[in-house]
Amino acid sequence: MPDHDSDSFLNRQTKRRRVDIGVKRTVGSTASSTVAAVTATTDNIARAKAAIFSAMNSLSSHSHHGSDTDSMECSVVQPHGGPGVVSASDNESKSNVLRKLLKRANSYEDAMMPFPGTTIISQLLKNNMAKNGGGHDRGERGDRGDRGDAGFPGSGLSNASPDAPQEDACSNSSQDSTPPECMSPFGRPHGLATFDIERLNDEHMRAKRARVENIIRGMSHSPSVVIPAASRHERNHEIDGERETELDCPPPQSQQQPPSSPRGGEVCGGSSRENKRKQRLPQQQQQSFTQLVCQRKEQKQEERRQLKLQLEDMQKQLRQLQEKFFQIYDSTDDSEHNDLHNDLHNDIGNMSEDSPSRSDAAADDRGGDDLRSDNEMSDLDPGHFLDRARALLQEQALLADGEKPRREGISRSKAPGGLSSSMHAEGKQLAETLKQELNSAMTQVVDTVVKVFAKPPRPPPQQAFHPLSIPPERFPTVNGDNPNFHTTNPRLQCFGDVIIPNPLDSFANMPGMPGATNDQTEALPLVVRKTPSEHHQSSAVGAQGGHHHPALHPSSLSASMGFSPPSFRHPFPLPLMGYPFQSPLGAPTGGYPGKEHSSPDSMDLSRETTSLRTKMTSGHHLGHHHRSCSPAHPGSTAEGLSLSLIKSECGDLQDMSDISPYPGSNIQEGLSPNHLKKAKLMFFYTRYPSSNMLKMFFSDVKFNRCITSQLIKWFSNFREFYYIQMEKFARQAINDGVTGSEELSVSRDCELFRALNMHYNKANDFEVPDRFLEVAEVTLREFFNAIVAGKDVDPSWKKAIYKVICKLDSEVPEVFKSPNCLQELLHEPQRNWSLGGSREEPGKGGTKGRPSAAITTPHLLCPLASRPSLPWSPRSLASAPN
DNA sequence: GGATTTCCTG
DNA sequence: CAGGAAATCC
Repeated sequence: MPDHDSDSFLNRQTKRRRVDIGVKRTVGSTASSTVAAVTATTDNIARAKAAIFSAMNSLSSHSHHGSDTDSMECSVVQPHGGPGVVSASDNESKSNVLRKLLKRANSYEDAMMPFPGTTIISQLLKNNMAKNGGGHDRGERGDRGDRGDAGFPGSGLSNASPDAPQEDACSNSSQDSTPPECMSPFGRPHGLATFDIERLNDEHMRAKRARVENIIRGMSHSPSVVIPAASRHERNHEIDGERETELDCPPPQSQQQPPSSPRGGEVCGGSSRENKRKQRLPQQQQQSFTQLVCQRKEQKQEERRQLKLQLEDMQKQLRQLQEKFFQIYDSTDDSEHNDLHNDLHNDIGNMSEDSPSRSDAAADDRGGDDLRSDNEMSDLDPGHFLDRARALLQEQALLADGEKPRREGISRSKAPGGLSSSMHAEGKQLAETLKQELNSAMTQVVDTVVKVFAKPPRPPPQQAFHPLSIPPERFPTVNGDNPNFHTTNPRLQCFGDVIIPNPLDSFANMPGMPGATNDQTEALPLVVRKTPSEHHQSSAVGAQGGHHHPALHPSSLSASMGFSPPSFRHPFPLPLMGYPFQSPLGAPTGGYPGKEHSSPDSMDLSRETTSLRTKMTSGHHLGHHHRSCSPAHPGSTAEGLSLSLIKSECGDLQDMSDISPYPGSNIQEGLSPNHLKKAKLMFFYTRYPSSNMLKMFFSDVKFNRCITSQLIKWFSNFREFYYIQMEKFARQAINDGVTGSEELSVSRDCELFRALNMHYNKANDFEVPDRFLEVAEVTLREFFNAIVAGKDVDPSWKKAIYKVICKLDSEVPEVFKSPNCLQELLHEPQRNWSLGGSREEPGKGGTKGRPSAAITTPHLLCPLASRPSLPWSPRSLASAPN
């Protein structure tokens, strides 16, 4: 492989890796490294713990994840380094954790890096080369001119004699048989040094560089110098800096080796030859070099030890932090089963132990408690995490505004234990409040869930989702702040990277809900997010009762309309919660359940993934992509259902597994037909949505560059069609003898509207807002005027019109932010029908064609009517642009 | 240079 | 509706 190719290849790799990290981070950066770790190692709890601790370290140290990840990668224990590499850390029991972590990271690195044997030397050589690049020795080594075009930094290098060209730094250092020896002095420390590059930075690196340069100078007397290494690394140094794993022991016969085959088998061949070459090494130099190596080795080990200690310290701190969390939330757990007073007592005691000066002994003493808590946590389902999240928020709320109560709590709680610290009293107070809240909340939740479960199985989903019926009052205005839409709830709170619905909101909503059926939707924040995994698990276990699921799990209702509930994000960073992932790698608990489901209801999600797959793989189909999965099934307003058949056809979703690192997440990786439909409906409101807006309104989609551009492209296509129609009808009007734009109007029964409606609202199950008609009218007149004025000769004559039209965007109703807005939008009319359409407006019945057209959708009209201030008025528009 | 948009093509 | 190219904007 030519270096050029490898270079680009590596760059691509690193780039991709960075992108991956970035993606992960978007989902949940706090747990991203942990996610990656746990995902990669399913069965080894110890390793997972190590990963967790590492993640926690990164959390506490505020180091960004990129560096953290790098640290893992760079801390790699080189696999070829042999057992000696890790021997240094055998003594300490805690180092096991570290070693496992390193090993795990190593496994990653192995997969990524074609060059397994990197040492710091290579890195430093690269660095030096970059600095001192020049071609001293070129003339001497004409035989390897292909690789020796840059001089080695050390002056002694020029002394290199051609008779021993194979010798290099590595072979010098290695005493027989030992790439390990070659690496162990440097490889590990280098890894740790790189780990700290972001923190320990230049000083450290400079020192190391100096040392290595010393080493190299020491070796420079040798007739067999490092030219191979130099040339080799010279070439390598073009490669991305991340290539620390670059082989630092270049093949001794390198001048015979085609430069294109530096990897792989060469390592073996090189090592065998090294042994021969080593014998030619002068003893003195070997010894002196060995001494040097030993010194450096010790230094490095010392550094490593210190770093390890630091690491352990940090781990310790984090564990303490973890325990604090446990202590706080143990009480809430216990509150469901134990006497309140006992809990309080325990809490107080725990809190007392939480004093900042708490010793490790205290932690050890409470080890039992922690263990229990851990076990409890292990058994908890996501719902508990939500509860805990709420508890935390509650706590925050109390801390924020509850000065007075807190004082009271202090005064009260102070007495019993003589615990003077206000924190203890605070904690007690918090515990009390939390318990109460949790008790009531849990009661309500349980009631709600029981209600839902107790319902008879609903008719097959072909029908509208009646249970989801929402009274029109829920759509007071377009901009109405409807807390019921959990996805749009402005009070969604972020805790770190974790989105937690405000517990107060959720709790407040629950009791007041009009009916159980409505409760379903609104209890979703509690119920829904927990169900997806259960849902899939249960359905995977038994195919029986597939049709029950929609009734049993409200989430599946929404899912059936292209709604995939926003990813359940664990209320706490998982490491803190000690929460074991639920089959992180295993059962696709939310990502692509399609195959595991035999029930017809499962198609909702599978359809999503199907379409997703369609989209993702569309690039590989030359011609008609996604046609097989085309969502366009005219006449099926419950369009999703017709797609159930597609599932089997589009079958294999496994190829998605490499794209989605978060199988448990319910954020979709791609856009579904329903998303397209939704986008089309949104087009009635906005022709030029910003990408931010799209992100807001497609909150159930995991946005990446591809998704974003696809959505943008959709709207671009919409506009294209829109403008084409406008131009067409404008010209038609001119041909028809229309003289003034005033004569043009767009009504619901005009042909233009019909064409547009057919395009964006094919099923005609959406009540096109009047405003769109106005915008269309303006657009049509713009086109008309422009054409009449002969502007259309100008190649960019439409741009002026675009400018006008882009200002006519109106706000998209909040309803569209709901991932399952399609049900709400499209099925609302039927409910209104049954409700009598009390809010129906005059002039509204204009929707043509379909029988349901007579059914109006008050909540969709209402926003238009009640919107207080429109960005523009038809009047001003009619005059302004022209 | 990347993002966005339009235009063109299939 | 997607892909690609070109233009445009920032």
